[in-house]
Amino acid sequence: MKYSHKLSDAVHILAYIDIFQNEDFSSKAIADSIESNPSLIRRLMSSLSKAGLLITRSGSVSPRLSRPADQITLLDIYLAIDDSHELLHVDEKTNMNCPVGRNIQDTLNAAYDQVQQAAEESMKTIVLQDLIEDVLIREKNRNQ
Amino acid sequence: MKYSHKLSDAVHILAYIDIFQNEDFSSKAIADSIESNPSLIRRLMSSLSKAGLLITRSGSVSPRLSRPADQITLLDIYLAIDDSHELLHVDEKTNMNCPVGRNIQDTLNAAYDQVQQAAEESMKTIVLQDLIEDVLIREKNRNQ
DNA sequence: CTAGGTGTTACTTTTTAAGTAACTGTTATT
DNA sequence: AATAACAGTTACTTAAAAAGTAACACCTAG
Repeated sequence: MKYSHKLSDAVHILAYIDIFQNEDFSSKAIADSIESNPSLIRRLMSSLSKAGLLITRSGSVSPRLSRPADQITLLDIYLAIDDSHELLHVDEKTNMNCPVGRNIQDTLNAAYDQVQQAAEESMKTIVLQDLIEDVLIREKNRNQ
Repeated sequence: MKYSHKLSDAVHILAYIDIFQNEDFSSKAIADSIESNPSLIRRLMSSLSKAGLLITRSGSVSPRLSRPADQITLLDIYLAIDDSHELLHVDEKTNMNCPVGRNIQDTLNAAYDQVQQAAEESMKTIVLQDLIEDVLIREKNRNQ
């Protein structure tokens, strides 16, 4: 998942919606906070909504979390916006005429699965509520 | 680290060298097994060598592991070929005029560090020797 | 001394993801 | 009902990243 910051933006959206209760939640306003563009925000929100994390209405500016922020984990968000679910990637083009080339893919897939599991377990322990509180604490510290 | 398979290729190289003792270890021969090209192999081998995992000689076809395969972990290899050491990535362009935008980066970096730690701990438990044995077992099963 | 290899750098191509635009259909408001 | 604004979606463009390739200086073994 090199270079992609979709997960970061998705967390940003959810945190934004939870923090600024009853403010402007148009895709335009959120895009402004992320310094991105509304269309991209709408796509991410669509993924979050399909994954059941966000409740939206089609022509209406009224997104809200589908459940309390302490019941949404980083893993939930990751699974919502990433469809490969692979942090590491096997080289799918190896020489099948070589004993190593024709077996290494399966070997590595098994190994990478294990690493993936560990990463996902860790994501599961990180809750949106914690992230939001961390943002608020950092903001408070700035103002002192 | 989407799409990148440098780690996979690096493991492939090391496994290849350990399995085929005293055979042709020219970058051309190894490239043939990976179905890649010699220059790329030489670059990866250079990284592995700089990280102290591989011993090479400049004009000579004589690469060998610097220590036994059971003393080389997947983490060693990962650290050797990846210099960002980040499986997840923060969006570095957020709006500093927004309370969320100006703090979320630090918040996410801390969270991602935790996930990275978990992934690396898992990589540490996977040893090159295990991967090689797995390849050989798979090959043996094919021939039955 | 020469043929063939390594190590390295620069460059090109391919792939991926972000960014953008456009359009349909829904909602809220008057 | 009309309309203005927005969500949801698709298609397309641009930018970024990684793989692939070529070239070359230097080293080594025969």
